[in-house]
Amino acid sequence: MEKNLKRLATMQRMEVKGLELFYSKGYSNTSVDDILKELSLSKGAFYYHYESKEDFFIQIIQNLLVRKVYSMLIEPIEGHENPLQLITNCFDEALECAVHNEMDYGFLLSNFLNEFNGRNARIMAPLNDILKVWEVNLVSAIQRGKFNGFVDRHVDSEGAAVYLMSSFIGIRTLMVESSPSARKYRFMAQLRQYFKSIEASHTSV
Amino acid sequence: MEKNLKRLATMQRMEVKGLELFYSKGYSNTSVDDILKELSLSKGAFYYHYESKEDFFIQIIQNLLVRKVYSMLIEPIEGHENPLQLITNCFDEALECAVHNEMDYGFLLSNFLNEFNGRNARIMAPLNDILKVWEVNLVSAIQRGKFNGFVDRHVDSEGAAVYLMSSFIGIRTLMVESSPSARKYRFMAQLRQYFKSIEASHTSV
DNA sequence: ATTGTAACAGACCAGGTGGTCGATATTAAA
DNA sequence: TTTAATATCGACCACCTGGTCTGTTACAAT
Repeated sequence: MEKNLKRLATMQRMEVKGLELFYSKGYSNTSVDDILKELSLSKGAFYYHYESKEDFFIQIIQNLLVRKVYSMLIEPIEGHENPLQLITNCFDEALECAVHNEMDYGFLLSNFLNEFNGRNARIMAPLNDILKVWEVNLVSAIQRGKFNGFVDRHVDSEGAAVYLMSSFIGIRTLMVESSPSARKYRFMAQLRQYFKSIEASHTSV
Repeated sequence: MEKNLKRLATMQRMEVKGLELFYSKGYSNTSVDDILKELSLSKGAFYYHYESKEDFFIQIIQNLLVRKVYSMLIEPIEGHENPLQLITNCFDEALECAVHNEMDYGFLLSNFLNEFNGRNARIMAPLNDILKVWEVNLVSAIQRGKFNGFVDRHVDSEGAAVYLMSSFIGIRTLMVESSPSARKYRFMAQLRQYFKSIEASHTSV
């Protein structure tokens, strides 16, 4: 049973390093050799564990990317408090994390989305799955908010979710190059403004 | 004087086709030969006019991309009417255009932004220039709106601009693969919601 | 110790990449 | 018609890419 422990260990090493390089240089600008070189491994090792580069990347998505997005954007908004507050805190933390990361290349998920959008259906499938989970989670958070009297009942939950996802993806793109901190601050202020407009009206309480 | 007319003609052909392929396949997944093949031109022709592939791409940005973004996102919001209405119409039209384009790969500018963000300073420079022009234009439109009584005076123009850019970039990414039309509709509804929250309050009139 | 298999090494390959370079075609001026 | 600059051709190069394959190690079971 412990025999495939080594197997999983090297696979983990390859996938972690792979994600790191794919993120920083892009998928097609990162060669299999690039990854192997940094790990002092050989082609033989790689193609013993994976059928192809594409297959390898799909494994990375399902093993690593899913969890990252989950812990960064989904788990933090699962709670019974005001969902608008949860989302605000969640976005704030995620953006703050990006600000402090001096080697920031944007939002992991959306970078890959952009690279494969309309170009590679096999890779897009698991990426879209992640997107869907995120969306569903946002929708249910907002609906919870309606039920608990935090969010105006007339608000379209799906619409708000799409709007939130859009703005997050976009701000992460805009934060990479110029004045990330300032842009984060401005973004968060407008997000609160938007939230104010969809929260349950105070007069009706 | 008309001697360099032929020169400009073939350069135009190469750049137009280049942009088309760079957009649909990405910069690094498009080879110079790909472009040349479609135009029945040879390497010699290409490297007679351009120093390198990178140089070629920068020319494309400055000659074609700038104009496209300008006519699509900047020019339509230059007017003396309600800027929030102008921006709404502008976004609506841009998104509608994407919905009807069966070969949509996302927002031209943001695709390249994503591909080169933090990776290629020479290419990022002209891309950031375009971004800046867009931002400045949005800011001044909103300020105009404040002056003319359409937008609440307490609104942070820079913040609103960043927020608008973010959401637009994001929605274009989300519209590529799944149900673009539905997402566009939801997005526009929430955009109007946000605009309602920053327009000049009716009570103060 | 022997065996068998899982894990890895690394030479190798075919195809593609950006880019070079001398030969050639086109064309406007002399 | 000659000339000379402009514009284009296409063979060529060094290098890199994903992927294959044969061989070698490490190690658990017998």
